[in-house]
Amino acid sequence: MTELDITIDRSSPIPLYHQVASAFDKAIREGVLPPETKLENEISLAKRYNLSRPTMRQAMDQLVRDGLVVRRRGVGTQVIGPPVRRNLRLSSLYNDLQDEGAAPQTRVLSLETVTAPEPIREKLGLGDGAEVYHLRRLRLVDGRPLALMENWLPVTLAQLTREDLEADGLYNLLRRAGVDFRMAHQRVGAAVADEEQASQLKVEAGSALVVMERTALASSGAPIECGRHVYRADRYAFDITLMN
Amino acid sequence: MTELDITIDRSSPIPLYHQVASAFDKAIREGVLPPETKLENEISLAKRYNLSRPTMRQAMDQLVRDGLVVRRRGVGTQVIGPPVRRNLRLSSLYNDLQDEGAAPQTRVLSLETVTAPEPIREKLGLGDGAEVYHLRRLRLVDGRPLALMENWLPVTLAQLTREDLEADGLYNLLRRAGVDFRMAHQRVGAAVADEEQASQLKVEAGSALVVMERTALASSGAPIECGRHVYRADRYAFDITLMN
DNA sequence: TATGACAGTTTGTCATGACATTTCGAGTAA
DNA sequence: TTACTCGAAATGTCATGACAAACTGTCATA
Repeated sequence: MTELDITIDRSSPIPLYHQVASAFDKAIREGVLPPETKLENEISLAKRYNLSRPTMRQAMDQLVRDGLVVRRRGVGTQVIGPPVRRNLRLSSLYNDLQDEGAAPQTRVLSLETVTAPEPIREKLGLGDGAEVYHLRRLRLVDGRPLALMENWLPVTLAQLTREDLEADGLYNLLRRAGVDFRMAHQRVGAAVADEEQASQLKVEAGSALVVMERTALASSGAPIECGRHVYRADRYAFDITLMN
Repeated sequence: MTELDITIDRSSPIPLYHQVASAFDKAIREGVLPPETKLENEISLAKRYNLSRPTMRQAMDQLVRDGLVVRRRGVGTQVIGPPVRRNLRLSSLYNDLQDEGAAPQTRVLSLETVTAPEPIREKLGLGDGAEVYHLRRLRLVDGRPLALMENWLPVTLAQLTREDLEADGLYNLLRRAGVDFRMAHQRVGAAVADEEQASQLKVEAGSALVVMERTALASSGAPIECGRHVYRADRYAFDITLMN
């Protein structure tokens, strides 16, 4: 039954419930509120921070959705541990690697504009003869190859250059160009490496590869970009946290 | 700007916001509300169904989280079309297959109680010498093998029999036994089939397999069950819908 | 001792009201 | 014609109040 010392800035443009949720989120991840800790009840908490109960509840709701606490009617709210891994995000490999302190490198194998082939046109909902970028990249970490990435996206979205692509991830570039992602459908499967993949990834032909196909969608639901990535199975896997 | 004919039962134990959300969910998935459709504003909707605005908002919030609609301040709420695939759920393969109309079968290869080996003890947070079920199953669909599944769980959780396991999925059995899941960590990767896996799954040795390792957690955050499943890559992949 | 009823605590649901912020289009002025 | 201003419309945020439902522990009773 630990209390938390939170300062709330009512003049801030950040919503109150978000300020509260962030503070608790931080405290839980940092261990200030260890697992099993029972929180005060909503009413007291609201009073403590001079908030209304709905606002306090909104903050708690977010913590529940993020999988940091559990609420049980008639019982109360409890911190659940161990510190959950962050959920799979719509950020792509580049950020994931950066976050882990690794030094990702990118080698652009090819970057060309082509008229979109049928399957791509369908995936991206494009008309006949639409122009798309077709790019193939090799991702290395610590100098060792990790993934082969192939992507397609409309040329109208952004101006892509080899230099930009070698300096930053595709998604970061697009985001900076004003493209706002909201969702992505992914399919994760497996395959064995063919001769070319094997030589690029420095593995033996017949080795296991993780295959990921992704279609990214804008907030309108319109497809923006699609791609197919293959990873060395001995160096990469997808972590997913499911909640119901 | 289509209106929806919803009947709301205020005497039902199902919360009002859930009734509304379900109705819209259904209508969107069935195409009654096609993509791009602009919904009425919250106030009118609330009035139309005799609800308060917060309740209506709560329903809309759920639709947003499920990725069915987008809301933009100052603009309104728009349908973004039925997700191509249902989101990956904490239900496991059995239900997924059932939902798709397939006829899953299970063959129990082995079911034994053993003292938990070290790595399992650690994964499940068990003490020294704890007893666990160790079960290996083969899942078939339409009579053809799809997956090899290996699971461990404390014997204290439920009473497992071969008959039960062949008749239903593990998770359904546990749920019926009163176990409540809340979360699961999954790791999806790839491997190539060894001799034994190949013969069980009726593929050639060296074929690609999708590997999934999962640890299921109770609402308290305590681990309940862990397992390692391998799927034929030519017949299975994981679909994931990401949102940010 | 064991069982069942009851009361207290806590979250879940719902209503009403108010103001803030963002977006977009219409109208106006240069 | 173009650019700017302003207001309408819609969602976002927050407060207050009330009752319902679920869980827990206690106390009385068989």
